[in-house]
Amino acid sequence: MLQKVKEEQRLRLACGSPYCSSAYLIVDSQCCDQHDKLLHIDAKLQCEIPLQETVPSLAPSLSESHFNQSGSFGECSHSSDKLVAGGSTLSVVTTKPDFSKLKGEICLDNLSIKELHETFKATFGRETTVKDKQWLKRRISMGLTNSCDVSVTSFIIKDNKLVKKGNGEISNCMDGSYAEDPPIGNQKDLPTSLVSQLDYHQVVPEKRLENPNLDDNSGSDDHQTEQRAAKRARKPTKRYIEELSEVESKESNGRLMNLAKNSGHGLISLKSHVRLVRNVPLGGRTVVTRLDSLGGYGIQVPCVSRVRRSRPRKNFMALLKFNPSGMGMEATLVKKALGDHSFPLDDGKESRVLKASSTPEHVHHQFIGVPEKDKQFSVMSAIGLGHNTELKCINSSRDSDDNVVTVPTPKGGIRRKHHRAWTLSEVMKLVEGVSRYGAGRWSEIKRLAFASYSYRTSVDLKDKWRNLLKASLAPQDNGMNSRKSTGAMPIPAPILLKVRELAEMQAQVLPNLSSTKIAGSTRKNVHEKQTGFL
DNA sequence: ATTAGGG
DNA sequence: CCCTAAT
Repeated sequence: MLQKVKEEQRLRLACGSPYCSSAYLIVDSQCCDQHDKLLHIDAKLQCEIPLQETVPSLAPSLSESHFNQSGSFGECSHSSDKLVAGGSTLSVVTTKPDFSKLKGEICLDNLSIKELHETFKATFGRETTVKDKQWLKRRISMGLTNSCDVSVTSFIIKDNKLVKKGNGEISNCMDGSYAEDPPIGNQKDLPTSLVSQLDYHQVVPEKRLENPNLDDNSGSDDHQTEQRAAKRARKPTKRYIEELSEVESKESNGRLMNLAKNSGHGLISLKSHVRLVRNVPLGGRTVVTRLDSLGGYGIQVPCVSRVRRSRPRKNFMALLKFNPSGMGMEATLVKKALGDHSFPLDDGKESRVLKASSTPEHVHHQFIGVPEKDKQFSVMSAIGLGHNTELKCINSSRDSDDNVVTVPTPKGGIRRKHHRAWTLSEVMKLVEGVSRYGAGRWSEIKRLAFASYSYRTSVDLKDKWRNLLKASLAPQDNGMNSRKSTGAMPIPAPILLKVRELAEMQAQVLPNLSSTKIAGSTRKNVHEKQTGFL
């Protein structure tokens, strides 16, 4: 019975979500299985509205097709009517004004490169040195929308138009739902999915591999290159390559990244035209290049093979269990590749690293959570039945990806090592999750909204929400000052606003369980609260 | 196992 | 983030 109350509450919350426009709110809880669909439509509407403003002629066909595609409203056809009706009115449907505004600000405005960098950092949680505005914008929009196709169609093909929203292209259309729309005026005969690679890689010089100091190369010759950028594509910086391959492997569910895991074994299984070639390393690093045969040319494109995302842990354990010696060999290989150096522990916390006995159990513990990226070598000296008893676990300074870097504690537990900055898209996901499922249902949110982020435990979500709440209540201070001090971009005001709204309505709804159960007036109350804030 | 709250 | 108590 308590269960039932809870569930009812949940439904109420879900339907009372601010993402529902007032029109949607009429949908009663029995239709809640439709609710998700409604939300999706909602999201699409977000995208269409701006289009209607800029490209009126396109809008009808677009929205039409979308409704058709998403179809299958089944029994709840009446609600779909409401949706369409609502769709014609801007004021009614714009249920996520904050987010769309945010997107507009971040993606469309003519931000300076510096600003783009900041946005980039906020989005991906790390710095970039790439100076190419276009690239930055594309990457940021991908990060914000968690979609890669978007960029390919909108940014690359229409690259002349993307800069200005006045030109009527992409504008707010950052939503992945448009990825499949036939690109207008696509004159290239290449598959669109490949254009992005060509764009940057076509002219990749062989020289690429000779140059040892790639890292911030972009800084120095960017000026010149940017000048003639129109004519000739710039050679990708190492950073670009890294980030590109990261996004690729992040966004595409195994599209072409079926890379073998683990540093030593960069074996790749390939699809169609793309072939990976292993080159011998520069400066101790293993460089994997991808041989693209596009348009008949065989172009070697350096890339960083990315490891499959998400929890290798179990497999890892299993692997170790069943074939420990294999691991030993691999570790040896890596060790050899690194020139048998032993690395200094870089952090005070490192002192917690075990001086482990050679018990296999301990070895296993050591492996837990060690990132298996080929660029970041985790060196285990003496794994396989060796005589060395001292294990060292090295994590390279920058941990990206979801391989959670953990450090074994003396007590046998493991603790995550670094803070992983929350990216903007993560925050947005969190907020959306809370609005759907309600604050407190962290495991639900984690399962449904954060399925792709294997790090971020439900506890993390909870903590972050707590922080967001705190931030939303605190006075919004001057952006520049805090940005300088924090380093991380402050949570955009609209999001904080949303957080506060959510918090407030949940505070209203949750506490009085008994009263919510009784009345039919409850919904009305919720509704009023809702519209009051929207 | 999940959640809330303090550290 | 981590840890712990409570459910």
